[in-house]
Amino acid sequence: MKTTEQLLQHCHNIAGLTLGQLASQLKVTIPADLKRDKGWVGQLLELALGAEAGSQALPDFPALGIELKTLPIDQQGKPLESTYVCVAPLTGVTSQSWQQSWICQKLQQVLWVPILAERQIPLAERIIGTAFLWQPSASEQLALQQDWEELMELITLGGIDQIRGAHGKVLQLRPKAADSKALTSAVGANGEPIKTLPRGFYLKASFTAAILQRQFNLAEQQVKS
DNA sequence: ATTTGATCATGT
DNA sequence: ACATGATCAAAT
Repeated sequence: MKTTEQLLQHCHNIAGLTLGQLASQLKVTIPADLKRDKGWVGQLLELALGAEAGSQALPDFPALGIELKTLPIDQQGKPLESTYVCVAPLTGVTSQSWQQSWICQKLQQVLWVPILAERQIPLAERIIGTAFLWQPSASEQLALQQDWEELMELITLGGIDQIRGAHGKVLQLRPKAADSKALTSAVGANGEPIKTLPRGFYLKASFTAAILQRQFNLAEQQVKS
């Protein structure tokens, strides 16, 4: 994939297809459900659109600085889930600024691919929506930064075990691990090294709902003009 | 163990 | 009904 234009054109070409149709074109086998293949939809779209980064800590399209995210929605266009962004660093990040953080860099340009994915719809029949490119507005950027600074302060001051999913307004910190027994290094209440459950940053569904709404309004205006 | 891709499933 | 906490797979 060479340019953003080509990437968006490619998205346009697959919009409206079912996941079954796309998988069949790519000769990918379709799991019965996502219980044991939670990342299958994301990986299918990476393959379809030519994302290169694999499981490296890089944007999906490094040359374009674009991150690809599928977003499960219902028929009203509302997100069905929060959106995972990246792992939260729990050590060695005192005095890192929001602008320097991996999460900020990842969110500078996101290619959202909505998928009509209500649980009652069989996986193969779920429909790919119209993808769009998003860059955070000034107010979105500020909201993210404020939540991030608050969460990072708690992490660096040893308050990680007080943080729960409900903490942030738009950004939340939740477990991101194989199971509840996984351990990674962090900072304890007295500054001592401790082991705790690995966490990740997630965008709350209300935040991605607002992004979708804005895009919907924009698309509507373009149709009318 | 860690990062990527996320959704599952239970508690509230 | 919804969000939080728990979990699954592959690549490295």
